[in-house]
Amino acid sequence: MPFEDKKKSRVTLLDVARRANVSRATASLVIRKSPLVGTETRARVEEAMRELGYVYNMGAARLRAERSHTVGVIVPNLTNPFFAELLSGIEAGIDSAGMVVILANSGDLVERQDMVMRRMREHGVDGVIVCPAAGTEPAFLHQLAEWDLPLVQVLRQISEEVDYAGADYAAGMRQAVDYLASLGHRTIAFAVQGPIHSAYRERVEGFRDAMQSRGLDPSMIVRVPNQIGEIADAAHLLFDEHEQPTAVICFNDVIALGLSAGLYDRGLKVGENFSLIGFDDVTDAEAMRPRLTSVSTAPVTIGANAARLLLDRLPDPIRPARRVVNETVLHIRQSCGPIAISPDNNPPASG
Amino acid sequence: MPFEDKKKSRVTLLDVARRANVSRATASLVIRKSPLVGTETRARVEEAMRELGYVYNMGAARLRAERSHTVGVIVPNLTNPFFAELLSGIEAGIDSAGMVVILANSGDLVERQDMVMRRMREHGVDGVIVCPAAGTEPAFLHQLAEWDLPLVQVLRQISEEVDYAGADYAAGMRQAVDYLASLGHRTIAFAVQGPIHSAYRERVEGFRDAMQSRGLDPSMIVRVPNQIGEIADAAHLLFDEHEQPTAVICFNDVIALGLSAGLYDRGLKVGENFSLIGFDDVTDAEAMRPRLTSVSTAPVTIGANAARLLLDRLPDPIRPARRVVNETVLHIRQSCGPIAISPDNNPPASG
DNA sequence: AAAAGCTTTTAGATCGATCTAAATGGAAAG
DNA sequence: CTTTCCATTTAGATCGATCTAAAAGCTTTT
Repeated sequence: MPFEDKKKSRVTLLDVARRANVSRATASLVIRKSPLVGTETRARVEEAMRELGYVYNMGAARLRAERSHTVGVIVPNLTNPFFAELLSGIEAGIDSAGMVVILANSGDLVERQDMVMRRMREHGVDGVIVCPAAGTEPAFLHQLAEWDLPLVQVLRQISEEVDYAGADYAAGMRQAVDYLASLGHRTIAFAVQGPIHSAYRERVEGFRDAMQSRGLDPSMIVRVPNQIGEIADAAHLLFDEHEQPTAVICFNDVIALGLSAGLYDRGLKVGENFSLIGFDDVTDAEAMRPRLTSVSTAPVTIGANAARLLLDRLPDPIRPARRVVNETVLHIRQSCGPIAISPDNNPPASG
Repeated sequence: MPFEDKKKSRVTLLDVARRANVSRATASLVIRKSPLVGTETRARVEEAMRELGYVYNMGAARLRAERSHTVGVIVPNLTNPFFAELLSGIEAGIDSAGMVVILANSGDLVERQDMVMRRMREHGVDGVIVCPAAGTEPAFLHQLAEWDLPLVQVLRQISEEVDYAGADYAAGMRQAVDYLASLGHRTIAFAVQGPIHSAYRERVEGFRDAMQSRGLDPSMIVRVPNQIGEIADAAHLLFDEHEQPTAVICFNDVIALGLSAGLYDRGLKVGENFSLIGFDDVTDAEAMRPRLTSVSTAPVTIGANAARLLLDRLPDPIRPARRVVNETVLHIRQSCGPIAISPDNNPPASG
């Protein structure tokens, strides 16, 4: 490995050009794979680049060319495996376009979101994929669009005028309710959690609509704690209500996991005398016992869709906003059973 | 909000300077919070910046100042919640220093790792935090150091000459073995998974040493599948051996979760007639039933440590390599029990 | 042989900040 | 009143690429 002179700070395009006996401009064309340069010249320049160990300087290029090959991604929470999978899908899509992801965590706080968004602009990202923090105003997104910053909202939709990638949560809820109803359940609870945002509302409204359209009471909506360890201990909330539910739909799989433990603690047998449905179908669902029936929202796919939307928008900032809404799929496993086989569960004051 | 002229592409420092009746140089000093500028001037410039909606251009600054305020982070896998938590810790640390994270996924493949590392260099990151892909050569890291790229290895250590943040896996293994031994277990299996790397070897050797130092047979090491859904079905592997184990230590919590399901399928009662210990103590451990006893490696903390190491190294590239090795903590919950109460488990061909 | 038409190459300006070294202005010292 | 000193301010070069518009070499046509 021939290191010419290690002292000299950095190999620049000019060094390469001199080595190959061409001008800076020609060397630049070679890098950008322009068809203008001759075959022999191209080979000579590439050879020189290799010999000198040249590394392209994006920073310099961006300054002139006004493109940074950089995409900002803002998520409310990294610890949640759901967002980790989403991020994984986004990263793969962005990466395959030869761009890189600048990551930031908003903590689901609008002030922090303002802050990281500013930082992204300072770093000159070509576009941003954001899962908006709860409480984000449409004006916030509009202003970004105003500033000509290509933008995609993911999972939560704040504005109709901005690209959106998500899943059809309402349809997912209907699948869950229909399935439980087909098993004979009539008193179904909905366990919810976390801050209020569009995805939250879509799920709640989806639940209400699905229940009402079957003539069932949609009012049994129970809020559980955010910490997974505490959810189990909150299972009793389900039974504090006037009527006793025979099944519960969970806002996400984390709740399902927690409640499953809490129901176990109360001596209920999930899948036998009580039914449980999760939402999102993260990979752990397969490993629970009984295996968790869950509505799959495919976060990796949503992430890939968001990346696609952004990449499509970059060349053409004025195209109308698009929405890519993923179908949900009900994965039936073992955590639900027909109501008939467990009549001992329903009476108000038995056992 | 007074938009002077929306057509003009971008508000630059020169615009700000003109508005405030100072030179570009002075405006630049204000931005960088230099103590050289007078109070009244500073106020005037800041006012002008606000009025014009000025956004700092990192790209331009970096070109001249040779600092990008950017850190590369390379992980082998984003879907795994363990890495997601690690990333969360790194991001928080880097963010609090006013820098941003450029994220890449190596897929645990050295070729991809080469590729993303090159990309990071092109983007001019100030440093890189990497969890090296399995099979990474020390020479790879040394070359990066040679190129004056500040570097921190996290979770897996390839080279002694490069900063490292991780956990004391061997000690964690000893804690697990000691605990099981104190409960009377003598035939203990170790369920492992995934590619071979330093963290893998540390855990295996830690297991072997701990077993041997207690006069126990350390050879019962069983490889299980990588997909969580398949782990449960692989539980039988534990009992295909010559001797029947009464306890199993898992390489990570995902395996523990999977095996727990598989053991359940076989009619074994974890915590009563079979003992199970996880490793890493991700948040779900609390929600399993029985609650999973696990060796905590605190990935968020490791991430924070890695960020700290890198931030400390930036100002001083020649300081000797440091190692920050986190203590592990055994979180005792319910998945282990004394061997005495379950004598019916051991006989080779019982009911 | 000159003109026209290609293809390939290039000089020099430019992007928006930072850096260096020097200029400016006012107060204190001689 | 000049000189020195200190605190501020500034002009102009610079970082490493890209862009524009034109030049230089080739054929091919007239």
